[in-house]
Amino acid sequence: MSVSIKDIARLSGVSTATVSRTLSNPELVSEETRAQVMAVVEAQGYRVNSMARNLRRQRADSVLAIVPDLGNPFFSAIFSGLQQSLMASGMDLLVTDSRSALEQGHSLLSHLRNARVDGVICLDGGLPAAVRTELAKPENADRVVFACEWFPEGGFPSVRSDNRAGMTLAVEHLVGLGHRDIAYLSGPMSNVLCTERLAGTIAALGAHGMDLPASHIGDGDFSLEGGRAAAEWVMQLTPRPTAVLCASDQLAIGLASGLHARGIRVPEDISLVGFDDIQSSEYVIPALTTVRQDRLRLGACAAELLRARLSADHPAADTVITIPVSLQIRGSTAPPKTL
Amino acid sequence: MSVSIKDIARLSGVSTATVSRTLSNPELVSEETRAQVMAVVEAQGYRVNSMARNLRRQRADSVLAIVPDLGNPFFSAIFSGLQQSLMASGMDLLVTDSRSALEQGHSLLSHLRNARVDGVICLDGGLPAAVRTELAKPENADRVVFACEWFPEGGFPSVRSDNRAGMTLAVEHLVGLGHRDIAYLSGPMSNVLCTERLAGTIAALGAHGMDLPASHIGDGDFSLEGGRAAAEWVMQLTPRPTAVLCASDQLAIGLASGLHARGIRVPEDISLVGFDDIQSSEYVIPALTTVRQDRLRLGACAAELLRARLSADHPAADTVITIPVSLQIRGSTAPPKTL
DNA sequence: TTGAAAGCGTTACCAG
DNA sequence: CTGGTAACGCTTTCAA
Repeated sequence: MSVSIKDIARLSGVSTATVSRTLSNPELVSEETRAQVMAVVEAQGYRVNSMARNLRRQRADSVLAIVPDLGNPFFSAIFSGLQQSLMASGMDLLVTDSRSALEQGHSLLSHLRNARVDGVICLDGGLPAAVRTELAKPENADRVVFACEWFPEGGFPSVRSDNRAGMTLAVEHLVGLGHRDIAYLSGPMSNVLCTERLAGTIAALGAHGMDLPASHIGDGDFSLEGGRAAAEWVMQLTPRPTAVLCASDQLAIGLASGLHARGIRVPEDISLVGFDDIQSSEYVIPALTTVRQDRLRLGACAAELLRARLSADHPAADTVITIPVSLQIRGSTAPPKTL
Repeated sequence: MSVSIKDIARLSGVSTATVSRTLSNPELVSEETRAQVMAVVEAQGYRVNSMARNLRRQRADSVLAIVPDLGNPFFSAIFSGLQQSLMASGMDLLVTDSRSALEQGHSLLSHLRNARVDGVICLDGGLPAAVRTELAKPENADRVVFACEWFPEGGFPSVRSDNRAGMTLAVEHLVGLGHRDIAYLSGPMSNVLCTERLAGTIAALGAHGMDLPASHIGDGDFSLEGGRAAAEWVMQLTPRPTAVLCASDQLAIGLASGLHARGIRVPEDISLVGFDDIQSSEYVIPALTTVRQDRLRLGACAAELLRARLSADHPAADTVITIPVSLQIRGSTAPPKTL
């Protein structure tokens, strides 16, 4: 077995209490003993056992991030932000995948009840009702924040992009280019981001006296494949819209692919706007005009918010931090073709 | 404070030992007491405290994945594979980012020394020498496996794609199409994947009596941006190669973008092949011909290998599991233009 | 089949 | 400033 605090105490001729202090509160120990103890610590390569420390201190120094699908590259930048912020305060990041956890019948919250993590950052607004009520219980609720997505019924602090403003930017851009016949490709309406972005779109169009008939709202399931499949839907719209606003970049990239296969050119025949500004959007052909979410910052803010919440006596339950978005204008949008 | 095993013991009129058995080794307890205890457990919503359990059992039930950059979406699918496999055996996945950890001066291995994790899955073959020697120490070495990348000097078990075979497939494909003038866009040569893939390319070309002059080896830094910048390099090659083999999809997508900006068409003017088969490769325009890595499986295998290693008495140090790759032929390759 | 008790490795309180 | 010692919550001998 590896060297413990007792060994260090024995070897340096002090009590375990003093060793512990030397390591955790050096200012409580005399210069002399401190040096003495540290020498032994170095020599033995001693490290505190975090499980013992955490058991004693009653905390885990780690948080769990719950995402719908770990395989979705959208989350990478958020993880990066989360991790950087957590690391700075000595916390660890655990990740789990709500989709496969639920499939395998694992409880998402066992870690919280287990005391294995101090808190949870939830990136999935679509958790089943059972989990929602479980989360809302008083012993859990104070240790949870949402990032990116959220529960429509509220009740938890959250960090999110300004989805409506993003859609307004996108609509303004298209309208500015002269588009009057705009369609909207959404993800599943059960997703809170989709309803939010749709609402933003409708409001922004309305501000220009335009409306969005049901026929012009498509569902692409938020995915590349769904976007590609939606090309069919665009084709059968008459007259064909001159622009399609997509609820995500994946949707837009998939749609571009589907339209390309049908001989429709972007942006000559139809303009496309995405949402997210994922890494590749700048490099696809044509480069995608899109609403940029600052995912790094979103992650960092979420970590920060959770930290604050965990250390607060009486944490506010309804904090909502909105991260600004910006429009990246690139090659996928152009003025509509004039016949 | 939350309910502990003592409470359950008291409430059900048995000892803590019996409660513990009921929960961990039900077969050691009589039907009767088991039911009795379980009833109280349910009623109180009791969950074992994993920190206490782990301290006692001397294990962490979790592993740490070290990636060079959490923000790189390439890793998402691997995480997914890792997590699914780990979850199935009740383990947790911690993630960290070697780049920012090193920048912030955090030790990557503290978790291992800390007993905070049982093992490490390392996805970064480029760790600094200090970390390498630390990892190689006997107390650590048995608890580490590599995935995707590895240390060229060996010494650790690893799971990797068949990089050379992948390049052979790609070369065969291009040669079969009639290409004779092929360039190779690499990532940094300090990266083991790059040297491996380059070697595979040279060997495969050699098998057809072709060689790869230094002028035809470019460095794109493995990134989208690097790929785009490499368009400049391709342009100044005379005669211009009819195909470029890229060491990653990101490189290929970036290069396609750069070439497009210069009026070079893919695949009409030049064919492009990638490596990885990232999610969007099938949807970019033109869809990218690429060597598919099964990243989900790679992750799952790595988790499996680590588990086996942790429970083995005398783990083999040099196991290398090679995951087969396959060629996805799509729109970015075509026969060379005949003048 | 069950219970008593000895840890697992720390930290923190209480004396001195 | 330091030492003794009681927790933290659980598992696992050892006896009964």
